[in-house]
Amino acid sequence: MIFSSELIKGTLKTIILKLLNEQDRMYGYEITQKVKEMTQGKIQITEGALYPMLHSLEKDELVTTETVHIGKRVRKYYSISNAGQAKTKEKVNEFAAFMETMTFLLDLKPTT
Amino acid sequence: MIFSSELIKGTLKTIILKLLNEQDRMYGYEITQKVKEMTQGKIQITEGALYPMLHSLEKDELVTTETVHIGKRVRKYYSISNAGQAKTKEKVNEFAAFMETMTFLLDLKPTT
DNA sequence: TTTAAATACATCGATTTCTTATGTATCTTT
DNA sequence: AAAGATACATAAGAAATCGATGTATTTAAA
Repeated sequence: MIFSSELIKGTLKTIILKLLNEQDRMYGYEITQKVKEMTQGKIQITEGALYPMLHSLEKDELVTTETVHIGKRVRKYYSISNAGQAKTKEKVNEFAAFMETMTFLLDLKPTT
Repeated sequence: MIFSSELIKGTLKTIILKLLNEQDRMYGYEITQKVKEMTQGKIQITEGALYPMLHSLEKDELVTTETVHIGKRVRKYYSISNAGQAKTKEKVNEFAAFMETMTFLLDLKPTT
């Protein structure tokens, strides 16, 4: 089972920031594989969504980048910035609160 | 605090279906007020998002409608259909699973 | 050995969904 | 009388994602 894309909409930035916040540095393809692995394939980030988002994070200075040459191949590493760390906290907290609200709204916990 | 719209993206259909699944029948404006009330203003459904979604649900035959005249004013009631009930279950279950996955991904529960 | 799959980046048109604004009209409260 | 709430609806524009396409290297399989 793969989560419908509409469900994942809006959480991509939070997911990427959180991963970069935990790891020293990661490159794009690595992020897609890590998320796929951690969710047992249930969340699959497409490249068409990933790269624009990474570029956007870079533009907003939430991440810094370094380009590394692996043999003849280029790899672009992303690291979280100080501002990015703060943003991660904010985003993760907001999502946690959102889940609480939705849990109540969708009646997913027995009412007391 | 109001949840950022990007966070709510993709959950509108689930929320509406769930509400209609619990209530006998509801009209559009009533849905916006109910959600606002239940979430203490944290989720506010705009009319520009609501009505197109209701029309889409009607087109997909997940809801049935009846138009009622209240004085000189028109009110359009929406009721869940059988297909809508099944869809509600599906959507709510999917969101519950999504929350579980996200909880793990965002490290919101202590790991054992 | 050659071909398919995986690795790794990137862009772009089309689509979907939502926002903001606009429009119409009635009812209620100040 | 006017403002705010009730109640519907549409429509242009913005934003995010999808799916496709493109380039190129490396590795595994047939």
